[in-house]
Amino acid sequence: MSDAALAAPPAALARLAALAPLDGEELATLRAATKDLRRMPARYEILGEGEPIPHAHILLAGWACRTQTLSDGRRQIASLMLPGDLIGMCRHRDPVSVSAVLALTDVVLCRAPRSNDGSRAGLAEAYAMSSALDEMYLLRHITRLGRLSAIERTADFLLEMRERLDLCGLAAGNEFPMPLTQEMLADALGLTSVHVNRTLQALRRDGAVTFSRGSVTLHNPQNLARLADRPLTRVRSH
Amino acid sequence: MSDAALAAPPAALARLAALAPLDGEELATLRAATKDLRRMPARYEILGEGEPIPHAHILLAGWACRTQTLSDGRRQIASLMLPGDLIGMCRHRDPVSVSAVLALTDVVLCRAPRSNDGSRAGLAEAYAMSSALDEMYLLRHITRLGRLSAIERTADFLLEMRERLDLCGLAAGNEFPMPLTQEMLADALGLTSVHVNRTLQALRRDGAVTFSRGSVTLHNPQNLARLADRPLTRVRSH
DNA sequence: CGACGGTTTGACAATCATCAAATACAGTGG
DNA sequence: CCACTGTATTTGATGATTGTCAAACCGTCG
Repeated sequence: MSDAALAAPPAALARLAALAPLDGEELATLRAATKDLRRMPARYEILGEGEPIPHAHILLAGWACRTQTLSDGRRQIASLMLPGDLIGMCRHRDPVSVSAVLALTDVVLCRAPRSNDGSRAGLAEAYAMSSALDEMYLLRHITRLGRLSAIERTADFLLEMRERLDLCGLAAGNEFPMPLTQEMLADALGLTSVHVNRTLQALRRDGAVTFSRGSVTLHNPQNLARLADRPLTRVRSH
Repeated sequence: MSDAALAAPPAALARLAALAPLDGEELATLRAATKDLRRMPARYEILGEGEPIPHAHILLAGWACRTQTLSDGRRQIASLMLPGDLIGMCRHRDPVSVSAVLALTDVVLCRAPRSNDGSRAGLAEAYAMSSALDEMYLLRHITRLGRLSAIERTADFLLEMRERLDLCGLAAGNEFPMPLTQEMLADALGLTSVHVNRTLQALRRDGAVTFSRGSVTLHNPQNLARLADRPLTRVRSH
């Protein structure tokens, strides 16, 4: 287990609180939920494909993903889950997981408190906002895979990671953690790991990014945004 | 306006009714909603990207899509909407469209009745099921774009269309309407229209599909399913 | 040291895009 | 009924992007 996975995780809850105003009872309920932590190591399958979803969870620390695997071994990461994201939040009966959910790093989860009480309207709103964001990221991912070149995909992906990690307070300006191996990146970006390697080299050669000790730094987000044809979101100054 | 777009559309509502048991009041509410139809011609922009969503709608007839456009003109169809599908169904305040919604054929819409009354639990369940299905199609689309070859993508896509059109009663066994031009298919499949053309030729040469008057027939769904590495869903015999 | 997972490199092949032009098709007005 | 127009499909030639395979390298951990 990494240090991050063991640390107390208040920051992840800040994301939900930022998505909708939560009252005292709701905040207390969330904090109470974090008393019952579940830790899983990297590579742990949190949910199997086609498996019923017993309860929604909040990812408190670490990275996870939703992944589909073809019978010949090809894999696609459909979405990434970062601290503060919800896992398995469904509103219909008998929810079943459409894709496997996999821990990419060591992770810490807790149960997501129910919101369908009539009270807890703020929590319901935060969950709704979170799933609306999730859907937005899915749509962007589709455009990324369908219409962007390898270098554009990579730039676009890095910008999205910065944006999302900033939402949960884990980005320090233009630097943020990047625990994914090049093979995981390849599975997310619809490329091979060899090609990801060459694409990252190109970005480094251009001085656009540097990697060190599990972190990336974007040296010119404007350039990357232009390259990826993506509007640049402001991040908190640092 | 096509004949289909002008005809009365009871079939589209059958999809929602099939997703969850609806009581008499809910069915009556749905039928009442179809008294106030909205027709749009092909190419009409039903929702602009970034535009607030005033009200959710049900697509009663025709095909629409969610599309994102890059500044250099590249376009990606992120999802298709078929009769019975919901458009702009959001649960959080001030919903804003993440992507443009475009009519691909002439379409007929009506407002989607609200379900958040406490009563109308069946309708809420049907809406929840529908958006769960939507999410499933998005995830599959991601895997399609990220990991399948052109011919696999096309086969997989055709199978999904058959499955979904069967859900709303518009597939006749292995034959179903296919109003998309090859350019629209290209925008959905992340290919160029030239390559779509050659891919379809290959499928026809193999005797896998035939096209005629805006319809496709799949001659060997098992083969296509194997090609696309997709489990074959049973369709109603015909 | 040795083993292991991750990164990097090179040579080569396959897939898919690009560009430009020809053909087919449907609707429209004479 | 026929030319006319615009859109959709088809074809060919060529090139760029990305994948494949195999091996070397590198750092970490036991």
